[in-house]
Amino acid sequence: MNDGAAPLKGRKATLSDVARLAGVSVATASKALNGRSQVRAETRARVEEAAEQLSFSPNALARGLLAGRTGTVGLLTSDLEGRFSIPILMGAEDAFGAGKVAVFLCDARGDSIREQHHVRALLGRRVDGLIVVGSRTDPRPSLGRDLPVPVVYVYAPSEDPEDLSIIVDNVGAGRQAIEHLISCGRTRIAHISGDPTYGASQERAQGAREALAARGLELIGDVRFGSWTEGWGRAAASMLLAQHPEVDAILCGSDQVARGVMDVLREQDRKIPDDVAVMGFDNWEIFTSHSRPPLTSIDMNFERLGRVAAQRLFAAIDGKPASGVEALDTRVVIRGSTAPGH
Amino acid sequence: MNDGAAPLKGRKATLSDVARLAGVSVATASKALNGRSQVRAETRARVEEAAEQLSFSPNALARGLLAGRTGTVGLLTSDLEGRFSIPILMGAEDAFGAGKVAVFLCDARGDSIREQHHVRALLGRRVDGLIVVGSRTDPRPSLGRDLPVPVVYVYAPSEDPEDLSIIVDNVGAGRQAIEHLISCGRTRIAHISGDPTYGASQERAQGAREALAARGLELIGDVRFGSWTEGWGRAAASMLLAQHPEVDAILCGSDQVARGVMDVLREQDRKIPDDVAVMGFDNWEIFTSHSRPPLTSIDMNFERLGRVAAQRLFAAIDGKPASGVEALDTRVVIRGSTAPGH
DNA sequence: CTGTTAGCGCGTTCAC
DNA sequence: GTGAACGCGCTAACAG
Repeated sequence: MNDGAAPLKGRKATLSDVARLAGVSVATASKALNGRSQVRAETRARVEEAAEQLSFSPNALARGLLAGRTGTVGLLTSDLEGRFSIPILMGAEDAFGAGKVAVFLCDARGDSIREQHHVRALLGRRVDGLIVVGSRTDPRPSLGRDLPVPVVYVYAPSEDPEDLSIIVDNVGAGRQAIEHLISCGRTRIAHISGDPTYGASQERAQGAREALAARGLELIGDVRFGSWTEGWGRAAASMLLAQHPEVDAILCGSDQVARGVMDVLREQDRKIPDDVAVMGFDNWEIFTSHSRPPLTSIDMNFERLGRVAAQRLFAAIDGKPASGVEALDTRVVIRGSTAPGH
Repeated sequence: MNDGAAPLKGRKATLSDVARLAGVSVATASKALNGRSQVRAETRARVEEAAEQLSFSPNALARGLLAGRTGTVGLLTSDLEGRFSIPILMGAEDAFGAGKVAVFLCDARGDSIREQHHVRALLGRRVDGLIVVGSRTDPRPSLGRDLPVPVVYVYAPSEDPEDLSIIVDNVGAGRQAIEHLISCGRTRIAHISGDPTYGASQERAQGAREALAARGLELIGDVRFGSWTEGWGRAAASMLLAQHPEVDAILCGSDQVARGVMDVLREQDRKIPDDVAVMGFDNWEIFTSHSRPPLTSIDMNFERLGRVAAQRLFAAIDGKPASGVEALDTRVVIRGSTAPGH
């Protein structure tokens, strides 16, 4: 209907429009705009002015058709909250550098059919590579080996060791947490975790036990698994305090669990951190910064995860593929729940 | 370096590969795969089988080059948390229908330079349209009238009335909230809000006053503005209870503020909702579902916002543009903080 | 019904 | 230095 007679100003200028306005051929215009040296400075200036005047932006499609690369990568996520995807996306954008690469974000909502569908859509748009972000740390099915572009798995590794996966070192995270609590002078440490079917909770617990064992210590009572909720944190803390009133630190499986734990401590008049120190995992600002006191937590460095994934993907696109699992370390963010005054 | 010698299986099958394998011309193959009627069933089957065998996926770039449309829209956001963008993205994907349209998500991080940059990147990739999501409800600068594609502004309206904006009816939201509290039998209602420089807080307050006035009531004390944090909720609640112990309901500017308010109420042994009912805005699950009791809140219907935006954008792409501001209504989600047993 | 031709917008040889 | 010609993968016209 409105194809030819488009009245809009900025319709879409093509390279030949620019060339015509500058009085040169399309080839010359192309060279001029792409900074090739085979063109006189004066001519180049004329072309550039014409391009500016028409607010010309090169058609990346046509360019990609020719070059085989589109300067576009797909980011496939299953993370409804955007808790992981957004920081990872930002890290990836940073690593790719402004303007060079654009990122397609698709949310599969944990549905493998939808995921297959998005993969096809992205491949059809000729993305140069794929980043797959999982919502839990357990291995997930591979997209397959016969894809026409490189794939990097992030947070959730691929089940196929031939794929490249970038994950968080959750065992190390558990170790880090305990080491921090010990360096705060705590020795009677309990661990209230989340859903036991998550690899993350098992790994963090393992790291915690290792770090304690290295000092000849062990956890007060067993690890208490439950769910990743404040409600579980409250319930578990009540039981813990009844059974082991001597506890002087509680490591929590997530910041949300920690919030529940802190509520119970306050209600039972245990001072945080003087009587009992509390720590969480994930460093989710909305939970850690506004609690009383602010919550010490282990940050998963999602932005860095995204940056590294982008770098690896870039290398693979350039013909330097990698495989295996690369685990990145975490970072303790100290706040008032373990260190007074922070 | 690895251009010609790509060893990967699924490199990239082109339509002519399919045609050759099926023993037909590319044109016939195209017709067969696109379901045109001008092809014999047997031939079609042969082509489809060949396409399957080569796991052929049509090059959307080449197709878009010809059609002028790419089946791609850009979603430009400034929302670092993904709190709005993700649900809006999901709504848009739903409305566009699976497979027809893909969505590019770019995060401008509130930086207008980065935003301009992303706009150019998206336009260069020939998106068919743009959805711009703001992080607050105040009007934002227009992207300009001379863009080659339609634009729909979501949540934050454009300053230019010629643009089309889809927003949340925050005045109505404030009214809804008060009406719910009144229907729960409350009459001595206070309002603890967030940052007063946000349009949302002013509008919600206005709606609240209107609904009260309609019943011949008014707020207990002035609206208490502060920040969108639990900390402010705690501070404001303490002051409120000291000055107006008779209060029987507190409407909070956000779920986070409400969490702070509820903490103080519990510490002062005011039963929720029996003594004091509490409500929030935004219906942010992680806050509303796990508080004690679960928090009644006003849901902003972000998915619907995304769906409507996608529909309007689709219409505009089809040559049926619209302009002005379209306000969508909100929805009360009732939980235990206002209705016992919920 | 099927094949041939042309062209979408661009970059890259080559000749001039 | 500059321009004409070709091709990337695909679809819309026509021919056959």
